[in-house]
Amino acid sequence: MALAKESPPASSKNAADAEAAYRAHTRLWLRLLACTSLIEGELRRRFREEYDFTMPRFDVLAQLDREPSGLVLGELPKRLMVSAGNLTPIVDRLVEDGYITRTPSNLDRRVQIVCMTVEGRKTFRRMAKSHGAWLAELLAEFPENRLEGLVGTLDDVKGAVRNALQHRERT
Amino acid sequence: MALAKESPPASSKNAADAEAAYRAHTRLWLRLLACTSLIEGELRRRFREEYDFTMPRFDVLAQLDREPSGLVLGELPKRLMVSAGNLTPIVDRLVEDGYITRTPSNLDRRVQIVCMTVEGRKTFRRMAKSHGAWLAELLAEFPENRLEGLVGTLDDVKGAVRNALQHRERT
DNA sequence: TCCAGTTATTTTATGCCTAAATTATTTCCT
DNA sequence: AGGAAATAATTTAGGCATAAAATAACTGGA
Repeated sequence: MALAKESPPASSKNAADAEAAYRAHTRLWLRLLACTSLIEGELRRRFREEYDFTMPRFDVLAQLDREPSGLVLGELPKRLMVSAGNLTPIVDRLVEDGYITRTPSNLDRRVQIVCMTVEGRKTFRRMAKSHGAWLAELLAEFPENRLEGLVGTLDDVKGAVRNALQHRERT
Repeated sequence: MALAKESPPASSKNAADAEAAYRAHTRLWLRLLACTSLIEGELRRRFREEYDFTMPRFDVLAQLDREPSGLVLGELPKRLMVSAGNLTPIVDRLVEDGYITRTPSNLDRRVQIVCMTVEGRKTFRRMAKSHGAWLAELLAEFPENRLEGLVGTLDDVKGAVRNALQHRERT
């Protein structure tokens, strides 16, 4: 009599089961969102207060810091996972402020190369150090020996979502 | 000879150690952000395509769905962790579209009560079901038996960050 | 050659988000 | 009772985000 309850065939998964699965996944999503929002809000606030800077601007500099010879402009939207149109005014302002340069390519006049200036690199390093310290401070209470495990688990989540998206794309 | 390496006194933690800790915390932050951005972007896209709706609007309805007798307007910014000024136009539009009502309190004319309409509740339920199904689809590849553990770990992260923020607030 | 299609970037329209200033109302103190 | 401080909500200014349309430059085939 307990058989049906203990191991129902997959095809008989009913509405209640689906609801329970939805709730479990939704709970995970809400936790992810809460953690990210909490940290992001505080980082935003500190960037603003300490450096009068924004996170998207910092993110652009972080990408360029790893590319001493500069980066094709079109690479930025891909790496930062934002739309291209969004980046235009951000890059504009970083150029105006002297943190980066934007030079058209000679081979293909559609393409532009963005590159951090010496001044930009100096400013970025200073902010990056604070950024690391802020995160360490915010996460201080979370045991360090659990960090690696959580990062690995989040990599699994990321991989799962990526695959789900790719699967959908091909459809 | 191994002693100094294995257990340095806390006071002798040097710059290299601090750098390593920063990197570990930064890695966690980048993973959190990547997971959240991936999922959020896809949810946003689907809300838009399927219902011509946005996530902030959905979030407001989700709060009101749990409060049959309505909610004081000022509760929304707290629960949704957004600024009050941000909510005004969102609530405006939800009222215009007939999903919610906003009525001034008789006891305190500064206060407004927001409440979901019958039509709003119907629409919300439909969207909430999709929302759950989308999440289940996106996370399908992540083993279900690891969900609970990850939620617990994220709760720990959230608690740690909250405490760090509170601690700073009191200073 | 020329022109149809592709690619890189910007522009436009719309909405979300915050911080800070403002308005309207209530409360509390003397 | 009268005015200062507190509270609820909105407005303003500035920036970030997307999608979709427009612009400009390149490529490849008839």
